[in-house]
Amino acid sequence: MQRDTRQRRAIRHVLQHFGRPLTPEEVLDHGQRIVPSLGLATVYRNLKILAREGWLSEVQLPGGGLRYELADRPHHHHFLCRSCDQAFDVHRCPDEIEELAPDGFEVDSHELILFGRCAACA
Amino acid sequence: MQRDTRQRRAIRHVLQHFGRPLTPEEVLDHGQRIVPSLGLATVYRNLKILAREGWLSEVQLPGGGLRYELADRPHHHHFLCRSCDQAFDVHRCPDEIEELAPDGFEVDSHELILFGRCAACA
DNA sequence: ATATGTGCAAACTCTTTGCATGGAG
DNA sequence: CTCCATGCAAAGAGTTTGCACATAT
Repeated sequence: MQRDTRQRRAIRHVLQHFGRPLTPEEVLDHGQRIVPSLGLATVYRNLKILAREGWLSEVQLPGGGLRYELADRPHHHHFLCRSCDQAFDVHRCPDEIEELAPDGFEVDSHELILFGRCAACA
Repeated sequence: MQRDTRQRRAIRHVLQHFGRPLTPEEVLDHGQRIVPSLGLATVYRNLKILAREGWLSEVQLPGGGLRYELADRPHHHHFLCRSCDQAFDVHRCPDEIEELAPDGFEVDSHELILFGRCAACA
C-alpha cells in the first residue's frame, strides 16, 4: 500500500507544476525547495514507482537517462533544446508515421523528437 | 595526423560491413574477431575520432549511449527492435516534420524512431 | 627516431541497492 | 505498533582518462 509522505507529495507537485518531461536531477532541485532534505535515491525510487502505477510515463529522449512526465496527457512528441537541455511538448503529430517501417517490421509505437533552440534560448 | 592501425582498420571494417547503427559494444564484439586484443577504450576513442572527422555520425537513440553509423548515408530514420535491441534504417521520412514545433522554437534537425519487432524477431 | 595509438586500470557519472532509522497508518 | 519510506553510502553499469609500452610513418 502507498503512503502519503512529504517527499512523495513534493515530487508529485513538481511534476504537475512543470508541464514538461523532467530529469531526476530537475525533480530533485525543485523538490528540495519544498523538502530540503530530499535525497536523490528517493527521487529515483518514487519516479519508478509512480511510473509503474501509471501516474507518470517514462520519456526516453536522446542523450542520457529517462525523463518523466504526467501520464494523463494525450499523444504528443517532444522538442529538445540544444542550449538549455529542457524538453518541451509538441502537440501535433503526422499521422501516417507508423507506415514507414520496412516490410516485415511490426511497429507498436513511435517517438518524434525535434532539436533546436527553445523560445527562451533562441 | 591519422595513423592506419590494425585496430582502426577493424573498427572501420565492422561499421562498413553492417549497414546499421552499432553500439560500442557491438563494434567491440565484431572487431575482436578481426583483432582479438582489441580493447573497449580503443573502440570508444576511435568512434569519437571517426565521428569528429565526419566519417561516422552519432545516432542518439533512446535507452542509453550513442550508436554510430557511416556518415555518407542520405537522410533517414531508425527502427529500434524491442526484442533484440538492434537498430535499423528507415529510408522514408514525412517531409513536413519540422513544421510541428510551437511558435518561437527554432528547429535545426529531427529524429524519428519507430519501436517494435524487427523482421527477424517478429 | 618520433609521436600517435593501444591496452590496462583507475576515475567519473549516472542509477540502483542494502541497511539502519524515521514516520504514516 | 507495524511496515513502508527515507537518507546515506556503497555497489553497479557505461564511458572517459592517465600512463607506460607498442608501432606506423
